[in-house]
Amino acid sequence: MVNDTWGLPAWLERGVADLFPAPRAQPGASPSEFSPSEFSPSEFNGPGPTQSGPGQASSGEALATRLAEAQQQGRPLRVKLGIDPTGSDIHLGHSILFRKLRAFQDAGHTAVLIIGDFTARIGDPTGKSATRVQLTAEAVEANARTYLSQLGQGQPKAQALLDFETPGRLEVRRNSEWLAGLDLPQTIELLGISTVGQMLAKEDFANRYGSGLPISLHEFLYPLLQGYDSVAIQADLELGGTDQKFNVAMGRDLQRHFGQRPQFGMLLPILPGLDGVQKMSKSLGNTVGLSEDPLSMYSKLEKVPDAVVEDYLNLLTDLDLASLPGNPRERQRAMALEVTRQRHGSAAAAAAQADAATLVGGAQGAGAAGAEVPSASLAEVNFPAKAFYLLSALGLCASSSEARRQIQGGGVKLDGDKLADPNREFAGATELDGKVLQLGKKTFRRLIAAAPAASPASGDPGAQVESVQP
RNA sequence: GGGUCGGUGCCCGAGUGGUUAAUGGGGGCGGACUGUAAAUCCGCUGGCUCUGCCUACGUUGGUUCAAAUCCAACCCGGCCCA
Repeated sequence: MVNDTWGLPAWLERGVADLFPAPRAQPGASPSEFSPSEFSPSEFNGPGPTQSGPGQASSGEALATRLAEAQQQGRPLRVKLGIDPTGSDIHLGHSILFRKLRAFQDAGHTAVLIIGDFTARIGDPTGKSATRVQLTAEAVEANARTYLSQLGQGQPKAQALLDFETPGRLEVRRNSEWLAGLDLPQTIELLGISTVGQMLAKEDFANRYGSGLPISLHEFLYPLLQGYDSVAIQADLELGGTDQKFNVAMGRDLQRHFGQRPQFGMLLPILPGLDGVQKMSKSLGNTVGLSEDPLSMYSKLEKVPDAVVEDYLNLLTDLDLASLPGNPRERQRAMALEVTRQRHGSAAAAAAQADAATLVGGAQGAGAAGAEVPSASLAEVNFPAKAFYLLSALGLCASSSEARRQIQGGGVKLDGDKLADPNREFAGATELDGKVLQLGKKTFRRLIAAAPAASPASGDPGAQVESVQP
C-alpha cells in the first residue's frame, strides 16, 4: 500500500500513497517545466511514479526539484490542507494528514489550513450517498474552534499536532473569506471550467449516478469551490486523502485557468477504522479521537485487527518497522503504546498499558488495584435505581431496553460480579460509590457518588462517560 | 409538465386487511473460544425505572370491528417522454 519509490526526502516520503502531477509521456516535455495541460481530472490513470518514461522526471523528482527551488529562493512552499468543520472531533484518521502537514512545517514551509466553513454551511455531500444536513454558521464556527484546539492551538509546539508557535509556519483561513463574495457571473465562470463528463468521472458521483441515486446540481459546485480555495491561497501543494484526488486535481485545473502555477497533489492513504474494514469515520463509530483519555485510546488501539496494525504503524508512527518484534500481538501493543504516547506522553501511555492489562484480566482487579478507569458520576441518577436503569442513565447503554438485554445476555458486571437481574435495585449512590461497572470486555466506569471535582482528561465530564459503542 | 415504477426498522430487503414490533440477510452488541485479534459457534438487536404501557412501515386524512397492506390528497426519488 505504501510506495517507497517517490525519491523524496525521508521526512516527506513515508506513507505517501499518490503524488501528482504524473508526467505526461510527451516528447520534448522538460522535467522542470509545468506544461499548462499536464494533468486534468480526466487523466486519473496516467502513468504512476514507477512507470515514468525514459527522460521523464517522476512526480517525486519534480517535487524534489520544487523543494530545492523553494529553499534556494528562500520562499517556503504554501501547503494547503482543507478541513470540513462538520463533525466536532478530530480522530486518528485525520491525524495522518496533520502529521504530514506538520512535517512540512518543521521543514520550514507554510501550512495553510483551510476551514471549509462556507462549504460546510451548505452541506458538502462528499462520500455520502445522501446530501448532508446543512449546518448553521454558529455550529460551523464552534466545530472549527474545537478542531483548532484539538490540533494544539495555544500549546507549545512540542506537544501540539501542528506548530502554532513559529511565525510564518501556519495560516488558518476560512473559505467564506473568498467564497461568500462570489457573484453569479464568477460562479458561472467556475461552472464553465468543468464538464458533466468530468464530474461524472468522480467516483462518488459515478456510483450514485450508476445506481440511480439523486445528485443535486449544486453538488457539482463543491469540487469547484474546493479547487478555488487553492487559487485563493495560491497553494503550491495540496495534501489530502486518496479520496480527495478529484478535488485536488480540480484545484490544479482552476489554478491553471486563473493563470497560476498548478499545485502538487500529495495524497495519503485513508486510515482503516477500528473494525479494520471501513475507513475511520465518526459516523461509522470506528474512530479513536485525538482527545480521548489514554486508557480508551490504548485499549481501542490494542485490539485493532491484525491486518491493519501494519498500516497504523506506518501511517501514525515513525517507528522503524524492522526493529519491532515479529509477534503480531507484540507489534499491536507497541503500536498502541506509541500512538498513545504521542498524544499523552510516555508516562500516561505506560500507565494505560498497565491498566488495560489489569482490566482485561477481569474487573475483579480493577476495583481493588485502583486502575485508571474513566469515571461516571451518579449525581444524575435517581435512586432507588434498578440495574438496567443505571446502565442507561449513565450512558453505557443507548436505551434502557438495551440495558436489559445486555444484563440478560450476561454482559454486565459490577466489581467483577456478574449482574444477572436487570431489576436488581440499588438504594443509593453510596452503595455504588467507587465500584467498577463493566459492560462487555471493553467498557468500564468507576462509579462516583458525587460529581467528579476535576476530570483529568477533558473538562467535560460528559465526554468521559461516552461509550465505546457508536 | 406528461407517463410509469417506487418510498418498510441502522442498511438492504420480504410482507398486499386480522396471533405483525413486522420473514430473511448485512451490520452492531453480548456470550463461548482466543492473543483483548481473526475465524467459528450461540444469544440479542423499536422505546419506556417494563408483571404493563407507548410509538412504528414517506406525510395527512378516509373506509373498516381491524390497515404497512384498501381509498384520496400531498411530499420525495428513479426511469421514459417533453
